[in-house]
Amino acid sequence: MTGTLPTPISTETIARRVAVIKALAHPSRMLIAETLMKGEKCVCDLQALVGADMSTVSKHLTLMRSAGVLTCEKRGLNIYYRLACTCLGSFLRCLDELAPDSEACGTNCCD
Amino acid sequence: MTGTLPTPISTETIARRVAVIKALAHPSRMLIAETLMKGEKCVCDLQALVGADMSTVSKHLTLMRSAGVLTCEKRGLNIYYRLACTCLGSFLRCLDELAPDSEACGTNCCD
DNA sequence: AAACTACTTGGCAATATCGCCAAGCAGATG
DNA sequence: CATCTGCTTGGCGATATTGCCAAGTAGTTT
Repeated sequence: MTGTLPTPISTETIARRVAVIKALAHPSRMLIAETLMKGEKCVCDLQALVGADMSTVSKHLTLMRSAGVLTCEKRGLNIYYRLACTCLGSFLRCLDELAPDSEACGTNCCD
Repeated sequence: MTGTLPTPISTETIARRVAVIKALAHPSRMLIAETLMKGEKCVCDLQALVGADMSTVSKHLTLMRSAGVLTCEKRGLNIYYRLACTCLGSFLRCLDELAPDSEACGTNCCD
C-alpha cells in the first residue's frame, strides 16, 4: 500500500473529467446547471433564463449532455433537460466558500 | 410553463465558480490537481509530471492559485504548491462514475 | 559579486471556444 | 398537405486559451 506508485490515473480518465468540467466552465452553462438543480426545464425556459440566442443555448445543452452532465427527454413539442450529475450541488456550495488567492510566493508578491 | 421565479444566484457567484472550474478544465491542470491531492509538490516536480515547458507549468499554477484552487509556500530554493480545495476529491470520484451521454432527444439521434 | 537555481513574466503564433444568423428537421396543428 | 412550433446544425467572424521561447527576478552558492 505504501511506497512510490506510478501515477495511477489514466489519460482517458483525465480527459473524461476535463470534458465534464469544461461542460460547466462557462457562465451560461453554470447558470443552466444551477437552475436545473431545482428541476427540469425545456430549452425555451433556459433560453429566457440565459438571454442568448436559442441556437447558442442549444449548443451549450448539447455540450453538457455529451459530457454526461445533463439528460433530456422529449414530451410533446418540448425537450426537457435535467441534471444527471447529482454530486454537483455539494461541490458548488463548497466552491462558494473558497476564497480567491491573489498572494503569490515568488517574484510577483504584492506586499 | 413553470412558475417564474427570480434567479437567486448572483452574476458574481457564477463568475467565481466558473473561474474555479476553469482552473481545472485542462488536462495538465487536472493532473496537477490529482497529484497534489496526495501532498505538496514543487514546480519542478510538477513540470516533470506534466512534461511541458516550465513556463507553461508555471502559468497553469498561477491560474490555479488565482482561482483559489492552490496555495503556495516558498521554502529554500523551491516553491511548494498544495491543494486548497478540499472538496475536490469526492467530486472527481463522483465524476468518474458519470457516463458520457451520446443519445439525444431531438433531431440528432443516432439510432 | 559573479554564476547558478528555481521559478515567473512578456510576447506571439497556433488553436479552441463563443455567439449570432441562416437553414434544416421532426412532430403538432390547422 | 401546408404551416407553425420548438429545437438543432452549419458556418463564420470575434474572442479567449494554450504553449513555446526569450528575458527577468529573488534567493543561493561559490
